[in-house]
Amino acid sequence: MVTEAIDIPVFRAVADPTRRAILDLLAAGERAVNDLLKSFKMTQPAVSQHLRVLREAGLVSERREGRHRIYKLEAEPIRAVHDWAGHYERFWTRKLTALGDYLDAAPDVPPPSGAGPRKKTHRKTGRQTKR
Amino acid sequence: MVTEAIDIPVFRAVADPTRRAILDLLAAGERAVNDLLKSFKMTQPAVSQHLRVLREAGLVSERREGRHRIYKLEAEPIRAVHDWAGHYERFWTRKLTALGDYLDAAPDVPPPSGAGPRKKTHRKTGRQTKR
DNA sequence: TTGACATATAAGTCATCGCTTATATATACT
DNA sequence: AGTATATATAAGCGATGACTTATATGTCAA
Repeated sequence: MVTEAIDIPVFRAVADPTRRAILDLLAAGERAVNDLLKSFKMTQPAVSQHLRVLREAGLVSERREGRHRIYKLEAEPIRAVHDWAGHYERFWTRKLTALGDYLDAAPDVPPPSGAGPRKKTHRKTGRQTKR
Repeated sequence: MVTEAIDIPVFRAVADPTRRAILDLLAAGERAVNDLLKSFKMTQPAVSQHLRVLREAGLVSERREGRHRIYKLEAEPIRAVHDWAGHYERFWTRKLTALGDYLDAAPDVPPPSGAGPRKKTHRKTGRQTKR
């Protein structure tokens, strides 16, 4: 049953292109909302709502300075995304090496049951589904 | 105006925990739909719909074998996610070094205009933008 | 052919998203 | 005090998402 598939807010937060753009802007330095707003053609509340999603995902922090709200990048949660994606690195590096074909032919994990591709020796129709 | 904030399907595809779970399962080897289905408590159409989203994002490929549809991980698009997240790596590694405080005190980019904490030299953290 | 199996697609439902306008809140500037 | 500025929050709305049940499509097996 897998692991009940838990939701990780940072994945949802960075799914939106506007929010990724905001993070990119903040990577260049802290900014007030009004300043961020100039980079988009949506309204101020829309930007504030995106900032809220980012804040709730722990991706930005907020500090008050006069009547301004200065937002700052908090990149640490992005690490989870980086780590997750990194687990797949071998799959795309494999493609680039001559070793690839060899590795592709070596099944790393036997499929737990049922309908997986059994043993290689890719016969086209050779299945013997015991069931 | 940023870059008009382009949507990259893989970010949306990967935002859903069920789809990440499917990718994780496929990382262990190709699997037919029925087999994947066993790992979840949703209906078969639901899984097929997730597979469609993954396929449209280029994250899986499909091959027919008898009446089974064997799905295979195509990890390459995940590279874009990994690369994107990698751009923020310096922000979390920075936190781990004693160098961090020094670097944090040096603002790399002056806020482009307007609404920054301008005027008012009342800054309690006397930083000069000189680098 | 008939029926069971494996999967996709269609259609519907309800929640969430991304946005808008309208308003509230807080600070600053006379 | 009153007004302007900077931002958040509320409420509403159409679009999309993640599911469901019902059905269609294709293959195997008798």
